[in-house]
Parts: sequence; C-alpha cells; structure tokens
Amino acid sequence: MPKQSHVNLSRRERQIMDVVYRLGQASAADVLENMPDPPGYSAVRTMLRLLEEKGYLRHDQDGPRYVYLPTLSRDKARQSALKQLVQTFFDNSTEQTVAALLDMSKSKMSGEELERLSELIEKARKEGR
Amino acid sequence: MPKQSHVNLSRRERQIMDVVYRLGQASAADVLENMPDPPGYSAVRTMLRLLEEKGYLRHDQDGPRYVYLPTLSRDKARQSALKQLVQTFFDNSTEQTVAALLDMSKSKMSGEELERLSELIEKARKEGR
DNA sequence: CGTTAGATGCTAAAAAATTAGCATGTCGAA
DNA sequence: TTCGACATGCTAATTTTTTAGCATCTAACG
Repeated sequence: MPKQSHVNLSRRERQIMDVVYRLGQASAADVLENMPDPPGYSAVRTMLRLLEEKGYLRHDQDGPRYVYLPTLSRDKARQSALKQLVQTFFDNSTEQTVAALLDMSKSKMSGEELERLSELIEKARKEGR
Repeated sequence: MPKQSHVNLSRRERQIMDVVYRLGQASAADVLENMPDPPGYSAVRTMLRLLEEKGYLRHDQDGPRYVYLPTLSRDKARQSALKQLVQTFFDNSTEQTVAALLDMSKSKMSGEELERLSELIEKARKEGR
C-alpha cells in the first residue's frame, strides 16, 4: 500500500483543508464560519499554523490578517481526491462513477449542461481513435 | 455548517473504512494488508471493534474469524462521498466533476465504455423533458 | 497621538486516538 | 486427545490531536 498524502491528515486538519479548498482561500475567521462543530478561534489558528508547517498550506498577508491557500493546486487536489474516491467506492470504474453522478443530479441539471457533457464525451471518443 | 458523519472519522478510522468499502467486507488481516503504513494487528482489531461500537461497521462470523461490513450501504456511502467531493472541489458542479473524470481517464477508457456513457446522458436528457 | 479592535506567536493543558500486550477461546491436524 | 496456529476480549500506556490562554503587535479611527 503506497501512502497517499491526503489520507494522512487528522480529522480537524482535513475539515480545515476542505474548507480552504472549497473557498479557494480563507482567513482563520472564514474557516471557523465554515466548519462543522467549530472549536474556538484560537484552535483554528493553531491548526492553520500546523498545516502550514507541514506544507499543506501557505499564507498571504492581507492587510492585518493572514489568508491561507493550499500549496497543492486545486487541479491536482481534485485529481487526487477523485482517484481516491473512484478507487474506494467504484472499483476504479470511471463509468460507474459518472453514472452515479448523473443519477444523483440529473434532476438538477439543465439541458444545456447535459448537452455540454454529451459533447465532452464525443470529443473523448474521437480522440481515442 | 451541518455535520457530515463521514467527516467525523479519525484518520485511522477513515483509512480502515476505506479499505472495508473497497473490499466490500474484510477481516482484520485483510484490513491490515490493505492499509498504508499499517500498525500492528492488535491495533487494527481494536479500531474495528471501535468502529463497530460507533455503528459504522457490523460483523459476521466466518468460521473462526470476524468479517466486518459497513452498516451504511455502499450505495449510500457512494452518494455521500460524491456529494462531499463535488462540494469541496468542484463548486457543486456535476458537469465540472464529470469533465475532470473524463479528462483523467479518457485514455484508459474503451470505446464501448464511452458509448455507454453517451447513452446514459441521452437517457438523462430525455427524462429531463 | 492614543486607544481599541482584532490579528498573531507561543506555550501548555486536556482530550482523543492509536497502539500494544496478555489472557483466553476454538478449530483442525497429527 | 493434545498441540499449535490463529482468533477474540479486554485493559492500559503512549502518542497525537485538539484546544484554550496570555502576551504582543498592528492598523485604523476619533
């Protein structure tokens, strides 16, 4: 079993990373507001500092406060999260995963969205040849 | 922020749940073999017991040994994991998620698979009207 | 210029997670 | 039947995570 860095976060660390990825970037206060069962402000700040020490986050100065950003690009993080999920829950089958996604959200998707997806697949098919 | 049960697992708990979901069911030894940076056998057994206590797993007796299974159906677990991922990394956009999946794996997908996906989308479009 | 609101740095205590160890039970083969 | 391999049950110690508190700094505003 190779180790996956993403999998090595503790519970709070992961919760915080999720918030940061969701928001793109976040101050301690932002994180606090967007966390389930939030601890104190101080606790959040400590975790952010730790995550930075461990290399998962970096911060920019925004006036008086720090704004934290992931060091791993959203794109890479997406890929790695998707891969992990597809492996764990869908036997590594992209097809099954897409099927589940469609099934979950088809009622919420517009015709245009479905149209665009259709085109994406067509493109993939052509490139495959 | 509502709390998501899946998000409340500790690191080891999550690693173990992932293995169990991946395998469908697993003995302590199975889990051990399929874990990154595995601890001792004893530690794994303890976690399995705890996860059962907390209601995430149940066990069947298989001859002399326990085989653990998730209490939440794979289907529900899939949905919940997908939802969480789509929210965190794809701005809640199914379209973007599917696009990323295709992009990640189009080279590995057969023509038939792509064909079937195409049909799935057609079906969703028709149902949408 | 001085005060205040809100930020950080650092440290240490409290709580939770993780691990290992030992006693015990059971099944199958010699 | 007895032994060995391999389970489990339970408990306790260790390690990591998680939290809070206090001292200090900074920017903005009256």
